[in-house]
Parts: sequence; C-alpha cells; structure tokens
Amino acid sequence: MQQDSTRRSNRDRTEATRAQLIAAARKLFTEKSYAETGTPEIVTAAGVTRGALYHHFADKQTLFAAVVEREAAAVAEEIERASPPSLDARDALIAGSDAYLAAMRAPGRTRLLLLDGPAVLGRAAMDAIDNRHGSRSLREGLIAAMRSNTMTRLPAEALTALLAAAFDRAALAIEAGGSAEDYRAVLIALIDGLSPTRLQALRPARTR
Amino acid sequence: MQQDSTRRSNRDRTEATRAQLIAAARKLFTEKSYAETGTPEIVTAAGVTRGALYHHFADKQTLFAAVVEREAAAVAEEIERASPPSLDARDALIAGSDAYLAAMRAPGRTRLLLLDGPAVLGRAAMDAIDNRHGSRSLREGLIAAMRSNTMTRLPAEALTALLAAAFDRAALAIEAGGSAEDYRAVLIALIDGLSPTRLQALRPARTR
DNA sequence: CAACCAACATACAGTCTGCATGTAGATCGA
DNA sequence: TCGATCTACATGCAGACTGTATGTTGGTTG
Repeated sequence: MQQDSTRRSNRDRTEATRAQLIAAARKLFTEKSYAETGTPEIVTAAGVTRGALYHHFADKQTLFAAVVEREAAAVAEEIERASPPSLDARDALIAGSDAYLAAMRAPGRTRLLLLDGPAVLGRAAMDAIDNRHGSRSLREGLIAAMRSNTMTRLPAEALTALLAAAFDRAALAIEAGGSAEDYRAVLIALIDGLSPTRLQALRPARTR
Repeated sequence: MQQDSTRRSNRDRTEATRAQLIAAARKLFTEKSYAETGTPEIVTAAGVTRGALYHHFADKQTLFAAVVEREAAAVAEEIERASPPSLDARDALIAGSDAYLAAMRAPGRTRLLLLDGPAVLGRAAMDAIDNRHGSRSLREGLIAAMRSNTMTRLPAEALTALLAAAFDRAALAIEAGGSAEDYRAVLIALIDGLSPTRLQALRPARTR
C-alpha cells in the first residue's frame, strides 16, 4: 500500500505511455510526413523505447490511426465551439465551413488529415473517422436544410461527401497560398446553388 | 554499322528501359500501393536491375511521378475522346464528368491518382500535373460557361479546384461501392446550382 | 582506332519495421 | 502476506529496403 511517487498502477502507466506516444507522434507527423517519420524518432521524442510502442500499438499504422482520430476530434470540437446554436440552416452551414477552414490552418493538419490519412489508412477508414466526428454535423446540417426546404432534396450521403471534399480541397488550396476569399466565395456559391428558391438573388450582392 | 538484333543505339536502349520500368511500376502501383511496392519488385517485373532504375530516375519518387504523369494523361485522353465537340456549356460539363467517372473505374487508378499521388508528391505537384492534363479542359469549360452567362461568375481557379475535388471524391466513393447515380445526381445539382437563371427548374425533373 | 561516355550491373552502408525473447513491477488468489 | 501470474515494458535480432559508390560493357565521336 505504499504510495510512493515511483509506484503507479498499470492503468496509469498504460495511459501515460500511450498519451506520450500519441503526442510525440502527432508532433512529428504534423512537422514532417508519415513516411518521413520513423518509429525510432517517435519513441525518442516520447521518452520510451520501441518495445513500448509495439506493446501498445500493433504497428506504426495503428499509432498513426490513433493520432488521426484524435486530430479529427480536435477539429470537430473547434467547429462545434465556434458555431452558434441558433442560425438558419444556410448560415449555420457557412459558419461551419468558416470554422472548418480556420481549424485546418493549424500547421500540418491538412497533410495529416487530408493527404497522409487517406493514403495510409484508405478512404474508407477516413470516412469512418470523419463520420464519427466532423462530417456527422455537416450531414445533419444538410438534412436539416433539406427538411426545411431551404435546400434541394438530394441523396444525403453523396451530398455530404462531395461538399466535404470541396471543403477539404479549399483548405489545402488556402494553405498552399490560394486566396481564402475566392475559395470561400465559391463554397458559398455551391451551397446557395442548392437552394430551390435561389435565395442568393434576393441577398445583397456578394463582394467581388 | 552492323544492324544486328543485338545492336541498339543508346537512345533506343534508354527509351526501351524507361518504358519497361514505367510499365512495370504502373502495374504494381495500381495493384498494390506505392508504399507496398519495392524497387526490387519493380525491376524484376521490368526485367532490369536496380542499377538501371537509379540510372534513369533520381529515386523511387521520381519514377512514381513519371507513372502518375502518364496515367493522368491517359485519363485526360479518354475524356477528350468521349466528349463530343458541340454541346452547350452545361451539357459539355456533364458529359465530361461522366467520362471522368468512367475513366476512373480502371482498377487502381483512384488510389494512384487520388490517394498516393497527393500524399507522395504533394498537392502542389499534383495540381501541376492535373493542370497539364485533365483539369485544364475543365477550367476552360467553366470559363466558357461563365462567358456565355450560363454560369455565375466566380473565381475560375477556385471553382475549378473545388469542382475537381468533388469529382475526385465521387470517383473514390463509387469505387468504394457508393451509388453512382446518387453521386452523379449531386454533381449535376452542384453544376446546375451555379446557373444564374436556374435552368434546372425548366428542365424535365431528374429521376429520383 | 583510340579516347570517351552513356547505360547499365554489382556490392555495400545505413536505416527501418516487426517480432522474439528477457525482465521488473503490478495484480491476484490462497 | 506471499507466491503465482500477468502486464508493461527493454533489448536484440532478422529481413527488407533505399540510395550510392564502384566496376564493366557497349555505343559514340573525333
């Protein structure tokens, strides 16, 4: 029953080691790429050995998946925190897309979530991760808009996927130096284009 | 000046070896992934040695880039071959997108061009390749549509990129088992949504 | 025909991944 | 409480891969 500082329960040890590994891997995977980051480098940064890594994770890919999952959750949380609860469907969508683009400006996030993630884990696995976090709210927002007849009725799954793809590409393009205003304008035009009543003609003209 | 079968000019040798390497690499990169394909396997399939590979290509990435470039050109050619010359802007866009989705059904093409390509070469390099081939015609089609006032005027670069991203994701989703009709319907809705006169309301109702 | 150069082939160094084996500390049953 | 067992690691090893350096053969050129 000694409560020494050296005495830790197995659960605490596991939790701490896994957290250190994920944090170190996240840092390196965002600074460099998945392929350019080796497990020796990760464990050195985490202060453990490769034995610990392969005890807690089946392989390098599984550790990567844990990092991606955690990062996708962080993005979803930033979006949720930034989106006010009571807006009409269209403005909620635009607020959400702005929050998404802002969240994706964190260094290395686009490569981690939009380039390495799909390539290493596959599109299907990335879709599953996205559905657990970010795009879930996007899909629900779109369904809400269609239910309230502010949006043309379309297959929800496909619409969610294609709009999400456009958001993703916009994030990549903006990071590559593209005009954020241009991409934002096109995203809004795509969303407004789905309105059956062409609300945009009644709104004040968009700048530029 | 002997014209033996064993006697070949240096230019012929280079051309043949490079072609064999690219063909073998293409086959393996489409069957498996870039990461899962090693250079020993490639050179064995090509009937040469690794020395030849590293003589003609700086590294594995450079060979991969050559494969991607060639495959992107093949996709662009299939699209151009399938698209009749005289259609109005909107129908030309839809015909082009149908041809693109059809071309991307070739086994392994989506992973090569849409997953491994961006991850290995980077989005910027992939944009450069796309601009040399496929998306060039898409951009021109969009500009033509905007000029003829059948499409809302928007920043051409951004619009091209985001629509191309939607096409790409549709190709991935369809290969993963998604409903081709659903994704086609959403793509058309996105395109028609950009029409300033809301032509879609005047057209016969879309099925489903 | 001699010198040179391009197109390879071979060998090697360094690094990485995953696993197998060994060990110390934590947990559990008697 | 005390051995038995299991978890959480550390260490060492085998196989594979990438890129390069060096050697060799055949083509090219003056």
